[in-house]
Amino acid sequence: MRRDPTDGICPPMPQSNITSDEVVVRFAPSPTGYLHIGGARTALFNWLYAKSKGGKFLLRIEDTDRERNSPEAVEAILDGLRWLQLDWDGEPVSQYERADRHRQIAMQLLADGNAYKCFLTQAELADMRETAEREKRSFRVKSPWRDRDASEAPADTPYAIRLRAPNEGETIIKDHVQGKVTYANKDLDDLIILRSDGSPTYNLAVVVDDHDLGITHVIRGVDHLTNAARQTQIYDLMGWKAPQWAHVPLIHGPDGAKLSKRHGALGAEAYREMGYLPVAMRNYLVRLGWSHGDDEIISTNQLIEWFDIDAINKAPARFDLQKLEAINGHWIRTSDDDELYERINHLLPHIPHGDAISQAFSLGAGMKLRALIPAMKERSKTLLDLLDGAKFLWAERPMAYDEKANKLLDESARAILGKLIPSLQHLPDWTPVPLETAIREFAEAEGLKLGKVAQPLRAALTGTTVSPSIFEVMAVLGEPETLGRLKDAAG
RNA sequence: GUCCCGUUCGUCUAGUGGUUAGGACGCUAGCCUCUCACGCUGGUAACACGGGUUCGAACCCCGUACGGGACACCA
Repeated sequence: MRRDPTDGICPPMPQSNITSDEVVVRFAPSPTGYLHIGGARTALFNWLYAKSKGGKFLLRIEDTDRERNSPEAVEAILDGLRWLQLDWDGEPVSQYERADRHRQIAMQLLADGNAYKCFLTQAELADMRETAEREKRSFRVKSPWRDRDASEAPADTPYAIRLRAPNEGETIIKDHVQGKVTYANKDLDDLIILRSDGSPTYNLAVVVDDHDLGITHVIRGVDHLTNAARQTQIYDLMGWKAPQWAHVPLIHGPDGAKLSKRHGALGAEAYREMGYLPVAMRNYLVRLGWSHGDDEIISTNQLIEWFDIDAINKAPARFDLQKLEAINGHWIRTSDDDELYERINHLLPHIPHGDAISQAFSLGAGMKLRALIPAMKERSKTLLDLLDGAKFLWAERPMAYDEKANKLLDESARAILGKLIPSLQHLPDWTPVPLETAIREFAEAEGLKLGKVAQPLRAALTGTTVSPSIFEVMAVLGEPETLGRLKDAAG
């Protein structure tokens, strides 16, 4: 597939000096569904940061929750990333497969006295929670086992392992987006790092994996901000260096509330099927919370050159489909014709009536569409728009007229077409210029404004009142089909 | 409820003590024109509120309101 020349993947990079340490970031989705729009932006931010720093962009699948995970979801996420052209380094890491390593660290924490066995049962926990609620206190687990010896526990009782987090002082997050955020340690409870069934929990797994993978910057949604505090405690207790943080705001729906499906919380593949271009998605998504002066249309090369996590806003942005469309329209207009044609062909299997269109393509409509792309891309916001606006190319006679076309083709309009036909019949060359000349001469001879001829022509040929230049339409349609449709209309 | 974070045109944003508060999308008037788009030229519309600090606040401080996020043996 051809690539837009302004949209290359390997830009000249302003190498940023000082640190010799390579930047390593990761995108760590949990495979419970498709790659939604917020995840796509998080991935994009990570990818851009890695590219801009000449670092690595890793993928880690957080699949420790066996119940909610599926291989299909993993594939959907990878597929979405591939479509967006966010290529990752190396093989995706499965968090689940690293469980032994996580357990090993949990045991080390335990051995060092930085964690303890907690024999609290689910029922006891529920009780504590209820009491707290009744007394209108905030609930924080205070496990009695923090200071009790495990030998006091009844034999054969299952236990979880909790982190012995500091009770006093503060845990401070220095965040590239959120600034300095301080949590009082008393507000953070002793989190469970190993469940009673021996499986590691998320916060432990994340820390161990990020450490082992050499992650230098964690860029993720703000919904993880408090996790950053808890994870910091684990780093501290392990004597590991915590990564740099960047917690980006969430994307909201048009009403300011959480993004819901009807608002655009769709999977990446849904946008592909609506006819959006990856370059446009990247352009739009990055501008949700990040900007570079007044620049609106930004090629991926420029993005890589300009992107910086320190410039990300803290306030959440609302998803606006109209702006996405506008940006997509721009990228369609400036895209290479062959690339667009290629993308449309790849799109067909995934859209309604795509098979029929595909078949029509192989019977000749494909070449016609390809010929009309330069004209069509000027007036399309999405690839679906483009396809829809060109569907008259593979329509079969007699044409179905839409309401406006039908109204336009009144008796006098049909009469005009009837008169026009002869002057089209012996053209030396069925191309736009001679066609235009012939039609303009006809209009002049008849004392008609060009529009009086062009609009009925358009209605007769396309069945609608909207299309590219009618002369181009005639040329692409070809002489026999054009005259046939005109005769149908003239009656 | 507790803890964190936020608030500039309808939306995305620029702006870091002195600006006619800028751009983009949208909407709108017009130009171009065979229609629709594109393009071009205009218009519309914002510093949440209240106190400070200062000669001077969108920018600094405090409070209020509103919004968001986090409070699991989920991730």
